[in-house]
Amino acid sequence: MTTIYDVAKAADVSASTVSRVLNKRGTVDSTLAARVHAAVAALQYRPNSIARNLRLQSTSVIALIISDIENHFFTSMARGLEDVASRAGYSVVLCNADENSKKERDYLGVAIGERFAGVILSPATANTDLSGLRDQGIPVVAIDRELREHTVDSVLVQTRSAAERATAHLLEHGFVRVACITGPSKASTAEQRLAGYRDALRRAGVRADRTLARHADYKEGGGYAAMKSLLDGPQPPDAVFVANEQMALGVVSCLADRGVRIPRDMGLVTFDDPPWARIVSPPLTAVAQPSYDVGRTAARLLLDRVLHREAAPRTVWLEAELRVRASSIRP
Amino acid sequence: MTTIYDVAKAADVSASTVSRVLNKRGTVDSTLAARVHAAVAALQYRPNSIARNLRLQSTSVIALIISDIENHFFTSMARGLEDVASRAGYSVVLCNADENSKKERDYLGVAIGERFAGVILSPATANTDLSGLRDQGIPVVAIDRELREHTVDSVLVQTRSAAERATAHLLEHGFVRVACITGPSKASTAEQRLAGYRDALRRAGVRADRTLARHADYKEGGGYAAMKSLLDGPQPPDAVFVANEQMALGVVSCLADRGVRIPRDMGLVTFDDPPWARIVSPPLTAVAQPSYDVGRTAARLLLDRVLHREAAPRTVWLEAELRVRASSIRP
DNA sequence: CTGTTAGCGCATTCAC
DNA sequence: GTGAATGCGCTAACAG
Repeated sequence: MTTIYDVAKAADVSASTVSRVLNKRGTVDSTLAARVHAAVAALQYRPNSIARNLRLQSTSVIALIISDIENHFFTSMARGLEDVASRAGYSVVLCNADENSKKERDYLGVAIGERFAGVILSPATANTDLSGLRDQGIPVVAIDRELREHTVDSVLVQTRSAAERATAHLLEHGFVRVACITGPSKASTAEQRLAGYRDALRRAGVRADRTLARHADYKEGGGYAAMKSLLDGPQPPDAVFVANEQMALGVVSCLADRGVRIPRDMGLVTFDDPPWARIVSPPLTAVAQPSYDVGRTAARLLLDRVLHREAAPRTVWLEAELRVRASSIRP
Repeated sequence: MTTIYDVAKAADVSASTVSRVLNKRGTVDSTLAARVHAAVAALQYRPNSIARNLRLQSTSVIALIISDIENHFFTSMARGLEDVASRAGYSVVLCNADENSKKERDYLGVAIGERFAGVILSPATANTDLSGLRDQGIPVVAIDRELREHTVDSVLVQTRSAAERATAHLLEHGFVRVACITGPSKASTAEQRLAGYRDALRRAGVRADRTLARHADYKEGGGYAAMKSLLDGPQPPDAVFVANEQMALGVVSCLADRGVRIPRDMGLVTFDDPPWARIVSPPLTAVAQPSYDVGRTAARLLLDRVLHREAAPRTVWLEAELRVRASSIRP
C-alpha cells in the first residue's frame, strides 16, 4: 500500500509537505506542490482515511439507520438526506435494521465504533437506547418515530392529525363503519395513526364500542391477515384506513381474493403514497408524507448539531397531505 | 473519550490484557478478566474501531453500491447479502449511486479510503473503473450488470434468455406486434433484455424491420414517455415487453391515461416482479429475478475471495423465472 | 500468564 | 516555507 511517505520520497519532500499540499493547509511553494501532485498521480496514492480519522478524531460519514428498506418512505427520505449531506461533504451510508432491535443495536455499535460523524435513525421502538451515542458525543437525529426520552433532535410527521383527516374523509363520503389496520403497538407511528382514527370517530359521534381496529406488523402479510379477520368478524366494516404502504398491499390483495370491490363494497385510504397507489384500480386515496423533506430537514438538524453541540434539542413537525383518489369515493 | 488505557488503569492491569480479554485472544486469568469486564462496564468503554482498523489494516464493513435504491431488485438483494455477511461477522452499508457515475466514483473512493473489507457493486456502466480497488487489494463482486473487463467476480442473471422467453410468451398468446421498452444503452442489462426480445422475434420469423424498440432511462417517467411514443407511432404495438419495474409503472400509467386496456388492447410483460405486480388489474405477467439469491451468492463470492485472493475470477449465472398472470393472456 | 514496546498512516506542533 | 518529531488508540511481538 502506498503511504504518504512513499509520495514524499517520490516527490523528494517531507511527508508534512505532502499533507499540506493535499489538505490545502498553510502555504507551499508551487514547485514543490507540483512535484507532489505528480507523485500522487504516478503512485495512484489514496490517503488512508482510517489513519486520517484516527488522527483527526472524526469522520465524515453519516449513518442512516432505517427500519425497513422496502418502505418507500425511507428510501425517498434517504434521497433528501443524501442531497443535503453530500453537499456539505458528508457521505451517507444506509443500514437496514429491519424492524429488529438487535440489528439496530448492532448498527449503533458500528456507528460508535467507527466514530461516525452522526446518526440519523428511525427507532425500532420508543425505548431505543441512545446513551452510547451520547457518551461518545455523536450527534443523533431521530426521524419518523417518537422516542420516550426527548433528548435528541427529531423530525416527525403530523401523523395523528393526518390520520384523523383520512378517517373523517371516509366518514364524510358516506362510509359508516370504518375500520383501522395499524402497525405494531411498539411503534409510535402506529399508535399515532390509531389515535387519529379514534379522534375522527369520536368527533363524528361514533360510539367508542363501534371502533374497529387491528394491530398488525406493518408488513404485507400482516395487512392481509388483518383484513381477512375484519371481513370474517361479526360486523365487517364498509371502509378501512390502513396505516402503511406494505399493509395496504396486503389489504388490496385480500379484498381481491375475496371479491370485495373497492370502493363499492369497501372504501380505502392508506397512509403512505407509494408510486403504485396511482396505478391500481381504483387508484388509492393516500396520506402522502413529505418523506424527501424529512430527509433534508434531518440532515440540516444534524449539521447544525455538529456546530452547536450544546443547544437544546429541537423537534420539527412536518405536515402530511391527503391525496384523494377513487378508492374512497362511493360511486 | 475513554480509551483502553483508562480501562487498564481502572482494572489495574495492562492495556494488552484488556485487549486480550475483549478479543478473546490468548489466555487470561479469570480474576483479571472479571476486573476488566467490570471496568469496561463501569466506564462504558467502547473500543475505537478506527484505531483497531488502522492497527489491523482491515475492517469488517462491506459496502453495497447500488444504482437505484427505489428498485425492489436491489433492496431485496441487499437482504440476501446482509443475511450471509452478518452471519460471517461483517456489517453491510448501502450506498445509493443513483445511476450516476460520479456518485459511484465518490462511494468507491469512500470504500478505498475507509479500507472497507469488500465492495459489492452494481456498476452504473460497463466501463466503471475498479482499478483503485484492485490496487488497494479490496475484493469486489459485480452484480446485475456485466463489466467490460472481466477481471472480477460477478453474479449475473440470465437476463437475455429470460427476455426471450417473455417475448415468445406474448407471441404465443396471439400478440402479433410486440414492442420492447428497454433501459439506457449504457447499462448491459438493458442491452441484454433488448437482445432477448430480438432473439424471440427472429426465432418467430418476424422480419427485423418489424421490431419496435425504445430506449428509456429505467425510470417511471421514461417508461411513460416511451409508451406514449409507441402509441403515437405509425403502427402502434399490440403488446409490450418492459425491461424493468419502474418503467412498467410508467407504462401502466400511460395506458390508463390513454384508455388502452390490458390485455385486450395491449399485452404486457415486465421484467422484475415487484410486490404490486400482483395487485394491479390485471395482475402483471413478470420475469422474476432471484434477487435475494443474487445477494447471497455475491456475499459468498466475496467471502471466498477474502480467503483466496489469487483465485481466478468467477462468474455465477442465475436463472430468472417467468410468472404468467393475466396481463399477457388475451381474453 | 502478563506487561513493555513498537508501529499502523496521518496531521500537527515546533524548530529551523 | 519546510522538515523532524510526536501521538491519535489499538494489537502483536517480545521479554519476563
